[in-house]
Amino acid sequence: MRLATWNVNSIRARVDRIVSFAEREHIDVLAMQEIKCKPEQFPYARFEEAGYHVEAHGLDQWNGVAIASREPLEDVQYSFPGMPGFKKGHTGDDAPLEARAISALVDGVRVWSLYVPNGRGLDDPHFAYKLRFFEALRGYTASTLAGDPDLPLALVGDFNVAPFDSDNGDPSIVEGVSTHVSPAERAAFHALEEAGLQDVVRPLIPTGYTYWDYKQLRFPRDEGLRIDFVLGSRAFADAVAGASIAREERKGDGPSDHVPVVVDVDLSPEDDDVPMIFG
DNA sequence: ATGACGGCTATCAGCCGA
Repeated sequence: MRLATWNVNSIRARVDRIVSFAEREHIDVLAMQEIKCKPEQFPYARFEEAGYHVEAHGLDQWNGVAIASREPLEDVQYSFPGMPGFKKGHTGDDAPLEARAISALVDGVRVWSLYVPNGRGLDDPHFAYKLRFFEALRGYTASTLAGDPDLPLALVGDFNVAPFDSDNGDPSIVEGVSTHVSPAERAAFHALEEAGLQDVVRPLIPTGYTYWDYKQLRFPRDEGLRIDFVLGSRAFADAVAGASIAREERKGDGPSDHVPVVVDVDLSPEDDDVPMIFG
């Protein structure tokens, strides 16, 4: 299985680019974030013409997540158990959920397409929401893997945290001032690793960014952030055979500000069309 | 060249993003 995650920054604004990429790169499963539309506005036909099934979760023009897959998407779930909500004027429990998580079972893999809240500012209520979101993700992961330690589980998407100093090449993002690089956010991200997930791309691609701001020539200067990840359980991680960051997708006309992160996973030996040769 | 932000809508202004 070839799995990719991509914060597309509006599916309607660049559906041609996105479907072309998926076809050209032979992507089997494409997890998208920031589709910025409701399901009824999603350009399903373009994906179906290319041989993909799509499940989309969107409530308005903000956020929105989707998964496209060549194989059928089973047991689709919107939002993960314990996921917090957010709305100005609301506190904690009574806030409505946003469209930041969608999941499906594909070829036996439990895939989550996730768009972690931005945080907006270190003192903003959105920042506390971001930390609550991470803590709920950690809890979901821990309880899921406790019940099924061998589950191939993949949490993929825009985590909005640059976990290491080397993941931040944007001079406007400064520790102590900015979101994405604070100790609290980094600890919240690393807690997912303690819960049984690992970044399956990092060992294969130690450096490189996945996002560059549209402003200030950030891409030509290569002043980006590494904030898009594929986190996998042991069973998933053990099956990862390759990875790439599709930097070319930041070029040309009308790019997203994020690029796809791709992993090759070899989980289904029964799908091999070449017989095993023993001896 | 990878070139100075770009989506969205309650649209021509303001919000959001990282």
